[in-house]
This record gives sequence, structure tokens and C-alpha cells, in this order.
Amino acid sequence: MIRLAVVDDHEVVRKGIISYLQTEPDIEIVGEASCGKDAVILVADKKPDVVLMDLLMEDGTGIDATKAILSFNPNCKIIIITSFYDDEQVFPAIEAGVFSYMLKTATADEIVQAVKKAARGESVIEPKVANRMMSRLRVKEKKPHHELTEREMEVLICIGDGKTNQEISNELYIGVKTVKTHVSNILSKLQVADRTQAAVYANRNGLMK
Amino acid sequence: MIRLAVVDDHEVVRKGIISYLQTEPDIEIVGEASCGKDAVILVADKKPDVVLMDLLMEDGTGIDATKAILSFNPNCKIIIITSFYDDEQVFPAIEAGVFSYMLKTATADEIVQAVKKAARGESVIEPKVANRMMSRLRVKEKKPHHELTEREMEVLICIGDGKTNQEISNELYIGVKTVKTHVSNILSKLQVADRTQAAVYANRNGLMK
DNA sequence: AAATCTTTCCGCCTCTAGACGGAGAAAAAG
DNA sequence: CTTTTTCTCCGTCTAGAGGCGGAAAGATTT
Repeated sequence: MIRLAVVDDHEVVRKGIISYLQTEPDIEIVGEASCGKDAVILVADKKPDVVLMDLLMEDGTGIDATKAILSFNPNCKIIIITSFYDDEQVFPAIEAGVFSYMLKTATADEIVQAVKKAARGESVIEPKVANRMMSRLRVKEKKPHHELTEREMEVLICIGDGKTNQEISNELYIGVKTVKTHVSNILSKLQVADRTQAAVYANRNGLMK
Repeated sequence: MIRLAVVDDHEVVRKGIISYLQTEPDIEIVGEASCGKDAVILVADKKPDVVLMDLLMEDGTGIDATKAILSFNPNCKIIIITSFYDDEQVFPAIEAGVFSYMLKTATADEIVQAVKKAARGESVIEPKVANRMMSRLRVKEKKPHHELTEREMEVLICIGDGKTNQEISNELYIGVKTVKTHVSNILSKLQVADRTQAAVYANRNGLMK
């Protein structure tokens, strides 16, 4: 018998998934949660074998909950079911240690199969997500020095808001010359030609907000 | 008896909603569809009083389907249920003529109530969406001359991609001087100081893609 | 027929941006 | 205790960006 917990802040989604899975003879629903905090408590209490978790919850605690759960229950298989497959969602989730990554476009049967496979130790990765992983591995070999320092990231955020060097200088309490140095380093690290492209980069890669 | 159709490309969501609504004595589920195209056919065939529709479907036909349905069945009440409440989703939907706008964070009971209210001719608008509408109405009065010409919009898209004036000149087959004229007009119309801010504007307001 | 809008282009001018090279201090890593 | 990284700042220089003013041709509106 597979002990399963369902975590999703949308009641209809949660109930919909449960209504399917509870008809499976070898799956037992041991609990459900609507936020990351409750999920951690639920897993600590019921110790399910598999957790179906929505990444994108209102309080944004999907990743944190995953990390917390795995730090105390390393053998727990966490299956992500979400609507998104962009880098900002996928890679933090993988780093956090999720076991499978599915999209909400999956059919009910695919979800059932994913739960059973997880219990057997088999990961299920959505093809679209798998593609992202492949391309990420490819660029990792090509782009070694993407990492910005803290200060450079602060400057990049300002650029992403459309601020001039002078405005950044005032905001960070440093000289304009210093800002220019940071900007130059940012441009070469990101391999873009000017601040406008850097601003676009920041806005498209979820650095803003 | 309220005749209802459910449109959503996620099977679990669709089945989850239906499992709740079909227990209601005065609601009859007359059909379901997983894409905009099927939805139009379904409505033409079954003529439901109310349609529950997900805006964000794989083929992106939620808005188009809404328009198509209403052009042939103006009395059909279309309730949008989606995960998003940003301007790019909300306002096209409102223009298309949706009747109610709900978020997937709604409880099952709220959805039932929304269906019943729609049948009685009462709209339900999510508070978060309502706020957007209010602020949109406010800015409409304040910003009269925001409208860019076609050419200016083309240039803005290029700026939003981080292109220089020279690159834009090559791409649109016009002189650099002409590009500069367009850029200056764009900056003053958008009331921003430089191309970087214009690029940020383009990227944050859904002009890119 | 006259007025307006759009698109195209010109010259002139100023200033920001960014490259290049150099350098000092503090903190972290070795 | 060195070495490396990070953050800070300086001068010089070039090219792109953007403001200002003007203008001509075509389309659309009035």
C-alpha cells in the first residue's frame, strides 16, 4: 500500500486529484494540505511514501516546503505537479530534491502511474522539462562565469528598473565610477552589449519583483 | 435547471470541477471540452446557459473561443476560471465579453455560487481583478495620448529586445535618423527617460513574446 | 481643397554609456 | 600569512543616444 499526501492550494485541484487516486486499491490518501507550512506538519505526522505537491502556491512556499520535508524525511518521494516549466520554477525544484516533475496537463492516469513509479523508485520527468534540463546541462559547459556578485546583482536590479548610473550611484551610496565598473563587469558576465539588453535579461529571467 | 458546460485543458481540473457541480440538484452538466475549438462546437450543439472556461489553455484559444461563442450565442454566460489576474489576461477577456471572472484559488462552493448567480444574471468578479479594473479606469482618464503608431510599436518591440538604433535601422530598412525620430516620439509618448526604460516598459506590459 | 497624421530624412549639439587600464583596501580563501 | 575575490575609485577616450528644429511626401480626414 502506497501512503500518499496531496498538497495544493486550489481546493478543486486537490479534490479532483484525490477523487481519482482514492479509487486505486494500492494507494492510500493519508492527508492533504493547502499550503507549504501545513504540508511539512502533515508529512512529519503521517509520514507518507509519496507527496503530490503544487509548486506555485499563494504563499510561494512550495520549494521551501520541499526542502524542509526532505531534510527530515529523505526517503519521501515528492512529485511536483505544476502548470509551469520555466527555468525559474524547474531548477530550484530540482535542486531542492524533488523526485518527479509533472505538468497539470497530465492526464489522471499519468498521475496515477507517476505515483506508483515513485513508490518503486522511478522518476517521471515531463518531456518539456527534460528538454530544459538537457539545454541547461549544455550551457553549463559553455558558460562558466555567469555568477554575479551580490553587489553586481543589486546594480543589475537597478538597471532592470531603467535607472541611470547616476541614479544607481545615489541609491547605493557609491560613486558613479564604481557603478560603471559594476555595469561593465555585469555586461561581460551576462555576455550582453549594453544596459538595455541587461535590463531585458533581468526582466525576462525573473530577477525583478 | 441550469445547463452547464466545462472547458479546461487540464483533465484533473475539469473532472474535479464536474465532480462537485454534478451533485448540485439544479445544475446539469451538458458537456465538457479540453480546447477552445471543441468548446465552440460543444456550445453550438448543447446550448448551455453557463460555460465555465479556463482562459489559459495550451493552444491559447480561450479568448478566441469566448468571442466565437458569444457571436453566435450572445445570451450564454461565460465564467472565466483561471490562475492569473494580470492585465494581459483580464482585459482582453473583459473585452471579449466574459460574464464573470474567477481565480482558481476559489473554493468549490464559490464556484457553485458563481454558476447560480450567472444563471440569475449576476456577475462575479474576483476582488483582485476588480482592483485592476478600477486602476485601469483611473489611468484611462489620466493618460490620453499613450497610443503609439504602428511603426513606433515596431520600433518599441525592437527596443524591448535590446537592439541598438543601427540594428533597428537594418531590420526595418529605414535610416538611423528615422529610427531616432521614432525613438524620441516613443519616449515622450510613454513618458519615460531613455530606451532602457522603454525596454522595461515593453517587457513588463506584455508587448513582447 | 485644406488640415492633420504618419513616415521618412537632415544637421547640430550635448551628454551618457561603456571600454581600457590602473589601483588601493578589506574580506575571504588557501 | 600569502593569494584571490570583492568593492571601491580614478582618468581618458570614443561612439551611441537623445533633444531641438526643420522639412518633404503620401495618406487620411474634414
